[in-house]
Amino acid sequence: MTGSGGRSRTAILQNIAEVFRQYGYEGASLSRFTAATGLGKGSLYNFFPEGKKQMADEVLEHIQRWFDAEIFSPLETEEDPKVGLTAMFEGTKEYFRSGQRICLMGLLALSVDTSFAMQIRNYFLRWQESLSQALQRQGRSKSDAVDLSEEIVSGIQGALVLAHARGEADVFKRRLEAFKLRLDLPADHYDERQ
Amino acid sequence: MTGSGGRSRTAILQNIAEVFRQYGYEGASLSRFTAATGLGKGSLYNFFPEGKKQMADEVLEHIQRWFDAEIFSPLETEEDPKVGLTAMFEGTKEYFRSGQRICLMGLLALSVDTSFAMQIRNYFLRWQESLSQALQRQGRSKSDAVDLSEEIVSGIQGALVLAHARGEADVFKRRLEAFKLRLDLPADHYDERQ
DNA sequence: GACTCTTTGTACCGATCGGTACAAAATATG
DNA sequence: CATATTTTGTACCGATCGGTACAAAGAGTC
Repeated sequence: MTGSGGRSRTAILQNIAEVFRQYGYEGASLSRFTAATGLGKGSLYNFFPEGKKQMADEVLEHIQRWFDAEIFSPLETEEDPKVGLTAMFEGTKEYFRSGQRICLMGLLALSVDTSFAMQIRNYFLRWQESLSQALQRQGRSKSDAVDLSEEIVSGIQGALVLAHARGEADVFKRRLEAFKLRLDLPADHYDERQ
Repeated sequence: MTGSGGRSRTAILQNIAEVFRQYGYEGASLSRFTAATGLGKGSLYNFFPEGKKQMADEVLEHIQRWFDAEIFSPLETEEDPKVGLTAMFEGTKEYFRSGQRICLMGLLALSVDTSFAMQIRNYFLRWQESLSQALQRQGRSKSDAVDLSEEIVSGIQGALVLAHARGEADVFKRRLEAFKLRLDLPADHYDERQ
């Protein structure tokens, strides 16, 4: 048996991640986890014997893995930088549910709790570095690429904050499209009827 | 007597605000407030009879008032838009302690708790609106001004997230300077020896 | 079915939570 | 100084917290 009660550990981690996103680390309680996962307390502690911290660690690792595979690696390896860049914007839009899902790494970054600081820092540095590489392969100077990658990554984070603050997910989509326009990437096949 | 135990309500609110910034709403506990304010529980409940929610409401109102006076109004009323825009960047840098202090409105915006949603939304809309007005008075078209104001406000929020994620406050300063450069505003008298 | 392994439920623990009530202490006023 | 007002401290409440221990229930294997 997989050790996750007939369901994938991934599915469980995704439910747990959502509780962390909604309530932050301190507000994410065991009772909220049980409600979100359908697992009782006994089960949760069986799968995560080190408790809440282990859950968060595994969630963050899972997020990092996803971004490595879907965002950072294409930025680093695609011969045509446009392919990697386009994949980044599409993947980012998908991952953040067009602005409806917040970035857990970003949320935790704002906390005074430094338990996850290294993981968070590495995630963002990795994002910027891989993006900067793609921009350089496009022909930009290193300093321009570094500056622009910082602007884009911070712009994405800020767009998520603003989208949630205003209660309008479209803010996020607009900011993504603006960046794509600047990078001369193909616009979304935007469905105006949504 | 002022009703705040020989100290200004403003000073108390500022200490309380810092607890909210560090720990979020759920993690901000009464014991953390007493430690931060030097007031005991009896005092806290005397000054804030409606409890924690009242504290947060008053803190947010206080923040809004500061931004109204120092950021939004100059953007709206200065005849030379450059004066209001420059004041915005300077004031923003000061308020967020050059990137070391996070934006509480932005943090609360990310929570699923909607208790403060209206206040938060109004704050950001007000910021964008006043900024857009200044940009229009500068000669930009309305649509350009609206788009750019959204970009700047979200960029500021994102720069705070990224500065904290990376543990480097300079990220924030760099993003501010980049926006100022785009708006052709005078650069900071940047002290390189810091 | 017997046995083993995995999952789940639950009682319990000490700690903390936000809030209430109210008395003691401190301060202000005439 | 007497009195009124304000501030502070603290006992108490029911609730929740993360975690521990362990037995019961369920699933897998032969």
